[in-house]
Amino acid sequence: MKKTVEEEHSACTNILRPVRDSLDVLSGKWKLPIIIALTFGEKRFTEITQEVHGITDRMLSKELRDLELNGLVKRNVQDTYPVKVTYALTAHSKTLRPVIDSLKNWGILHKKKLHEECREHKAKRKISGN
Amino acid sequence: MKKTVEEEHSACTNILRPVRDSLDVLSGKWKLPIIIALTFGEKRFTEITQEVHGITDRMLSKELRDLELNGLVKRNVQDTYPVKVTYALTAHSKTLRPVIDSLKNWGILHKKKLHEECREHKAKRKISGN
DNA sequence: GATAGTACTATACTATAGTATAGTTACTTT
DNA sequence: AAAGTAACTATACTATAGTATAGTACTATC
Repeated sequence: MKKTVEEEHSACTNILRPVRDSLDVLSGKWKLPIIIALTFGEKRFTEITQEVHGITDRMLSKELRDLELNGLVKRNVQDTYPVKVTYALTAHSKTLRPVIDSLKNWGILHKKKLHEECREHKAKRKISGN
Repeated sequence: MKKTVEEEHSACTNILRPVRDSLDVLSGKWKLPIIIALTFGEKRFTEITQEVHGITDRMLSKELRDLELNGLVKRNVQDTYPVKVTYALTAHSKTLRPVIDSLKNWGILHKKKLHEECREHKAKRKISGN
C-alpha cells in the first residue's frame, strides 16, 4: 500500500511539531550541558562553571534563569551564615534522560565515523602513491 | 560507596564530550527538521521548503550544504532534460533515528506538562476566588 | 587590613544565525 | 512570445547568541 502525498505530509508534521517544541526549549550551546552537569546532584554556581567548560558567568546566569522559567531547574537558597545557592534538576528535567543518552550515543558514533573516513583517506593516498 | 569528586567529574565529562560533538553538527533551527523531512524519502529543493514550514531558500541552501559536508545528506543530480536535483538521507544520518524519536517524545511530554500547569493555575484562581 | 571567594549584574562588544527581497539561468508550458 | 517552474545565488539587513572584562555586596581567611 503506497501512502498518498497528504498522508506522508501529515506523518511528517506529526514528528516535526513536537521536535520543534523540544528544540525551542533546549536550543543553544549551554542548556543541555548545564542539565548534564546537574544530573550528578545539585551544584553551586561556581561548581557549574567549573564543570561546564568554557561557559562565562553571564551565560550561566542567563541560562539558569531560562531553565528555571521552563521548570527544568530549581534554585534553592539556603539561608546559612553566608547564603549558599544551589541549583538542582526538577522531576520534569529528569525526563530528558533519553534525549541526553541518544545524543551521547550518536556523538560517539559520529566521531567514530569521522575517524574511519580519516583512515580510508590515508589508505587511498598510500595506494595512489601520493 | 560514595564517589569522589574526581570520579563524578570524569563521569560528567564522559557524557558532556559526545553530547557536544552531536550538538556541534545538529545545532540550529533547521538541520533536524530538514533531516526529518527527508526520512520519508528523497525530496527536491522546493518540496523541502514546502514541508519544512517557514524556512527560506537561502537557509535551506546553506543548511543542505552543511549537512552534505558532514555526510548527513546526499545530493543527487539526475541529468534528465531539465536537471532534477534530489536530496536523500545517507546511511549515517539514518542512525539519528533515536535522537529524533527521543526529542519527539520529550516535546509531547513537555507540552502536556505545560497544559497541566495551565489547568492547575486556573483551578487555584477558582479556589482563591480571583 | 589585604586578599580572596561566592554569586552574581552591568556594559560593551562580536559573531553567527536567521530573514526579506530580488535576481539568475535554463527549460517548459500555454 | 509570455508566463511559469526549478534550483538556486546575491545583497542587505536584523536579531539573538555568545564573549570579554569589570564591578558589586557580602563574608571569610591570612
